[in-house]
Amino acid sequence: MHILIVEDEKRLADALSHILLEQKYMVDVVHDGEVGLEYSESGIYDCIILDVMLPSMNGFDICRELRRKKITTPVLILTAKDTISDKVKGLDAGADDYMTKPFSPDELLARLRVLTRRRGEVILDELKFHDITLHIDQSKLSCTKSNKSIHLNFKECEMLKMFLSKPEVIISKQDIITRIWGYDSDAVDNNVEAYISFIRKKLTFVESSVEIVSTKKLGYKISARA
Amino acid sequence: MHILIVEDEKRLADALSHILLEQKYMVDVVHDGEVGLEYSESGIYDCIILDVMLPSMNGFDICRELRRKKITTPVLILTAKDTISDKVKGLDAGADDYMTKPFSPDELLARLRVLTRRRGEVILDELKFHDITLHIDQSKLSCTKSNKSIHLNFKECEMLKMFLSKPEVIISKQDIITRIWGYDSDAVDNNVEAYISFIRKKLTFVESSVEIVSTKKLGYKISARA
DNA sequence: ATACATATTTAAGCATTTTTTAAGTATTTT
DNA sequence: AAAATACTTAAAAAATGCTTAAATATGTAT
Repeated sequence: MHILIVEDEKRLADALSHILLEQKYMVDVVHDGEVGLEYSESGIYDCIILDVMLPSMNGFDICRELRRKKITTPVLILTAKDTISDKVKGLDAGADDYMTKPFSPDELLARLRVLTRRRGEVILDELKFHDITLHIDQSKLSCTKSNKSIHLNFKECEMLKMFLSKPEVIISKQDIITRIWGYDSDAVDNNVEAYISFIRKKLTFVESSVEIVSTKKLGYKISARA
Repeated sequence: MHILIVEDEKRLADALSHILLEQKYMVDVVHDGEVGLEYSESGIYDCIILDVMLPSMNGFDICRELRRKKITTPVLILTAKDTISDKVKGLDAGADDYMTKPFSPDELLARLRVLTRRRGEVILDELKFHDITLHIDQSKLSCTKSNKSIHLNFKECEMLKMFLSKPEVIISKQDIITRIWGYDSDAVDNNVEAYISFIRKKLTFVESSVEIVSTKKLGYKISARA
């Protein structure tokens, strides 16, 4: 489960991510509204926790914009304002739930469980690209051409998922680190390089025509050989 | 079957849970309205018994809130008020049934049977998968290949039931904890691991070709050896 | 109430897999 | 050619999972 927190109060954001990390969620944090929207649009999250008051773009607008773009990731709005009109505003904007500060960790976790469970079933558990299929639910990569398949470990799977959800798009090492190791990790580029190497070996093993191409200084993309 | 009782009169709550426990239901009791809502939202219950008069949030509101959140767990409203207007209010709020105090245990059980059956799922007393059969009503596991059978205790049985109702699907430890130990339990992963180990031993004892496979970080699934 | 049986939890040690690290090699850019 | 960047790999470290025995808890029968 991957949660995005869009919250500019650093102390609160820290507390939130701690609570979630303890429960084995993967957590990304951003402190700015527009950046939050950008991350949200990636569609990779299982839930987005949005503060209302944010620099550059408020939570309601982020939510509305997401829904306009048909991104249905569950949104939990987080705010100090607990007036009825604000609740209505949040739900009208397309939020799925609403929580007022201060809140208890347990309440947060309960609401999150509700939001993510509902989706749990809908979330696709396969990603296809040319001759390969990534079976997310089983951490397995298979290739139609050779009929071979191979097990991926957690990080390999997450990384391949990133590439396959944006085929042919270059993704930077830093983005990969942020998403898979977490925004405050001290992973270095070589960590990514090592995993890219592992994944390439497995792509070769299943005899796929799909490859991970690197572009110096920019990053990697997934693409199919001619 | 897992029932949630939201009732602040401790004597009544106690009596209710006794009646239900005797019938082998799993029972959780909470005494406060908001807490009741939180528990209800977990979605793990097969039925929720709601008192109307409660601290912090009344039964009608809990019910309405649940329905707003698309949680369809059957709700049985329990109250001393037996006026027509209250009945209407309860059903309007999305309750499935309504019972006035005092009531007989038998009536309660009858209504509960109706509510828990209605959910479409046929209540099975056997689950089969390849060469094994789980006799739920007898807490017994048998294997056609060897003709051996062995008794399972409650948690082993519940856990195997989970796997057999979703064959080949990976189920996370957290889901197992939530369903078997309860939503607010403090069971840890190792509890699940221990039971998995017990079940595996019994599968081996009956000489089944069925096995429980683990996938790191994701969970377990049941599957048949080639 | 007591003893007995069964079920559940806990904790420790071991096994396995995943992840990190780091060093050497290869490739591209300047 | 030098410098920077990327690749691969072995092996060390860390995390995760497995198993078991012992400790608790719960239920049942005397």
